[in-house]
Amino acid sequence: MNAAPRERLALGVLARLPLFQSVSRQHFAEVVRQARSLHYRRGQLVAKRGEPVPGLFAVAYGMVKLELHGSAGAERILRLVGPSQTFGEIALFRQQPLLLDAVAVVDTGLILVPAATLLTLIETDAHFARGLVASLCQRLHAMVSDFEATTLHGATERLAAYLQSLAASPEAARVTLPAAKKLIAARLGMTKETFSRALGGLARDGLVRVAGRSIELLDRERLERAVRGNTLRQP
Amino acid sequence: MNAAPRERLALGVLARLPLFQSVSRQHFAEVVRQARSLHYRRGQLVAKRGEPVPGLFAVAYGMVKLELHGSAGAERILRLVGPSQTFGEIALFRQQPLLLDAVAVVDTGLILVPAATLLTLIETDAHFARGLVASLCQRLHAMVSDFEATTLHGATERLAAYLQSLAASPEAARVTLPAAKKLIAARLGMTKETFSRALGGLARDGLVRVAGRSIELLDRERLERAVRGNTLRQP
DNA sequence: TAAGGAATTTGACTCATATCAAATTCGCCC
DNA sequence: GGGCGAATTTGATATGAGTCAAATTCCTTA
Repeated sequence: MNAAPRERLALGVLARLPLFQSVSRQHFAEVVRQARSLHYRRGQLVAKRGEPVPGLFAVAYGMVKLELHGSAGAERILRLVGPSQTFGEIALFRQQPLLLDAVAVVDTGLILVPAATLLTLIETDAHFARGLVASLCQRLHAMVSDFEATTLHGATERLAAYLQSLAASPEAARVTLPAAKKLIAARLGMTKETFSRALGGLARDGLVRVAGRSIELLDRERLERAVRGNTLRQP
Repeated sequence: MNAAPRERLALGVLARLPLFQSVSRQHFAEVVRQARSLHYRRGQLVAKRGEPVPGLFAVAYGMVKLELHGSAGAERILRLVGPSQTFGEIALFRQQPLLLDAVAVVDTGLILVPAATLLTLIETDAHFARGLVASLCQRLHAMVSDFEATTLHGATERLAAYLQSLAASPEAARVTLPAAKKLIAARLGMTKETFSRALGGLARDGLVRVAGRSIELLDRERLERAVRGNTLRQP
């Protein structure tokens, strides 16, 4: 009377992933059977730099940060992984050491699908292979996009773009930051101070109204322009 | 008497790619049959931002730069693709617009494998699927590594790391830049001026000796330390 | 081999963002 | 409901790298 609820949890989470959408019922059942459910406390290390990753993690609840460490104590969050998102794919075929630490930001539940299961599935189920390739391509695309933003756009631009991306629809006028501002800042590649000032600037200019983590987008139009319009705007 | 030499060229280039290592002889022959050979003059556009990519490109000779464009005219080279390297994989399953321009840096020969061919091959040949996933993971890993360098390490550090990476063996004492310094600079995420100063700095400190594009690594030890040892070093 | 243009280097100066420091405010737990 | 520690904001200052400009050096092409 323990395995059953666990399987149900895994089932629910995994079934929702795009990755398994096109997998046959049978093969999917096998994945669920081999999946394990894990729980981490806020602050606990899920995976450590340089160490092997056991497989694919899917977040059931809570949040995990994937963080890079620089020469000094400097940190940069590569990705904040929330419910129904996954991480660990990169390490599936790891010949290189893992570059980042994965840390639970709050109490977090994860579903772990062992690497072996997935490797087998690639050979067995062509649909899955296709799905996996597609999802890796998507991740790669997102990464390039992030890379571009970090390298080529200013702090306020990045923030504006992020706020836009949080809004589900083009009309949605209210978004909620999924984590502490300090973390969002690190995710966007800036310090908490710069983040605070950039958000303050948008508020002063009347583009948004801020109330804690809840942010009202007052002027999507101008916000969109802020995404492109660098600090330098040609009049 | 035109198809034959072309096929031979494609065969040679494609056979060398890790991607096709584990593909059966038959399937590989089919890939070669469907591949096309293309030639570009220095400066010509191979693929354009926002437009569809027809498939996977493998460089036979020459070099292609993949460049991102910022708000202003700012550019950043994501990757310099040389002989026996490939690009265009990301776009295989593209739902998002292509983010970068691909431009021939010198006169360049490319082998194009149509996307459809590869998509079919995934379904047909499980070994290929595995290889493709592996190669995407590797690309992703390289990208994270680049991301870390750009975000968390200083210009001189990045240059030192790059020089190290150019050296085939840990003993090799002489490396040659694969392209103009201006391009290498953009690849490393800095301006040509900063590149020049950083390299000058390494030379002044006796870590390297520079003669045009040929660079002698005088002190691999200290160079290695320069990779980590940020501007701030704790004594 | 000379001329012309590109690539590279060097110098002076600017700017966006990081740092350091301190004041406030927010969220919880008892 | 008050008090503590964490999160956030705000101010002052420092700095790495970009920008602009000009001097040189390298390659090619004629």
